[in-house]
Amino acid sequence: MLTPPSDTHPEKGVVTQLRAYLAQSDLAEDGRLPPERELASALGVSRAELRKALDVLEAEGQLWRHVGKGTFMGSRPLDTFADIAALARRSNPAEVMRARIAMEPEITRAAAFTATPADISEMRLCLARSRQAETWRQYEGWDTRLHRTIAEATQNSLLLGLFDTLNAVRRAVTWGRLRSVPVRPLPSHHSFAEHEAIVDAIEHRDMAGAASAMRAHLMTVERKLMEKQMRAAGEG
Amino acid sequence: MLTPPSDTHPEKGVVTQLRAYLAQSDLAEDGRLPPERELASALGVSRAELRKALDVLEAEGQLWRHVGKGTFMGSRPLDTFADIAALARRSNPAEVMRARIAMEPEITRAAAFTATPADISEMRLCLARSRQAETWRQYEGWDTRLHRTIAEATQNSLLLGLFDTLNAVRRAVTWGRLRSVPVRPLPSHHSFAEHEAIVDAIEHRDMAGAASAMRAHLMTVERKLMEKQMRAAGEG
DNA sequence: AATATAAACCAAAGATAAATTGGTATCCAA
DNA sequence: TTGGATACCAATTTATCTTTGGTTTATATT
Repeated sequence: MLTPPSDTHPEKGVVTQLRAYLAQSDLAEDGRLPPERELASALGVSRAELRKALDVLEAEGQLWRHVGKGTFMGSRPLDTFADIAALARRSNPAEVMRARIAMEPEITRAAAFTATPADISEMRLCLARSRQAETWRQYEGWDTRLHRTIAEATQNSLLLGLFDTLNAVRRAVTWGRLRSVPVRPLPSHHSFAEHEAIVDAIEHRDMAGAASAMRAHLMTVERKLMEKQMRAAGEG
Repeated sequence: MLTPPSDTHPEKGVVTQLRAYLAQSDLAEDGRLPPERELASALGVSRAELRKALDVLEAEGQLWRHVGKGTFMGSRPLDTFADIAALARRSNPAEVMRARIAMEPEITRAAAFTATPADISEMRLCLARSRQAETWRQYEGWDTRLHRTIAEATQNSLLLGLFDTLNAVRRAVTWGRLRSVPVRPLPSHHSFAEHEAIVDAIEHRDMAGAASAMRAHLMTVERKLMEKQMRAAGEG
């Protein structure tokens, strides 16, 4: 306790010096401040010392840092992983199904209110083509198109965009053994009747009915998927 | 009509030659076929002639092309405008509100099933802070965080990603005169009680109640927005 | 005159290399 | 032991080059 306070705690001085700098200097639009090396020499302190001061301000929540990006004023922006690939990497089939069950019934409800006759006739076309499908791959194509036509029928580009994102993640997610074998879908396939019920409800402007029909359909899909998973686990 | 048919319509021959090539050659996983310059020399025809044949197949929908990418078999993938900026450009406040009303109640329903006590206490924190907000900007911050905490509570990274996308578009969309003036929100602000009802329902694991409380809240927000629009139109 | 061919050029998209930046370890001196 | 300078690392961005479908132009060819 012999040395003067101003010298025993020089880093505090750096903190106040840094605060003054940030207060007077008008930063860029994104609040980015100069790289550590520049700032250190500009303030006439060592980089290590500057970093200590930055640590303090970061702990206070006044700024945030990221390697390769830089140091920024304000609070860290919420990391919105809107990237399809990143989403697919973090997600899994169960999450995809729960998300579909949450989103698509409400999209269907909205579509029942806004669908045009042209939309509905395209849905019917998809239904017919999916019945005639020779391969499972063809069936999947018409099934996907039916669901997207319903999303288009909402006349809401934002809902359509969200649906597309969900769909892209669904395609990108790793399904492993859950994938179906490439045999032709049987006429008794559960989806046929369920799809028809959905389109019927949309055509009758039955919003509640359309939503619940879509929900029932997706829950059946989820159940079939889980049953398949159980069988696969039993075999292995 | 003096020249033999096989010479007067050489491009038809190229089309069939191309069809044969596509049938026998097994393309890459993504259905991409070699660049035009290679393919032309491989088939022994000029690039212009090959392009005519490709035009035919493209018109038939057998393949699709894109500058810088290449030429691909099959139907063009649906252009998924997952890009935030593009979505915001095509959308508008009305669409954003309808999308929120479609999505967020179902997210809330899921959250009521999966939320942890930690999630719920964070929601309560957001509620308290939003009540203490000194400025409208601060209130918005806590309001946004409350809604995102609910989305996080679903424990579904895909649903959270979709919510983030929706939220990003909401921030990016041009609201024009609908934007609120920066005065302090009054204690009687409708959102306070509505937010509380939502969190209460989540805490009691009342899925239906949570969904309907969120729906009621968002519909109030939408109604207030439209009323404001009406007043603005009357003034102008 | 009409058409095909070759070459050159363009803009979009992808692939690769180089530079930047926050984070960390090491060595030296006070 | 502490502080400072240096070197190095991995994440990220930026710049550069290459590839690719689309277009134009000049030149043969018939």
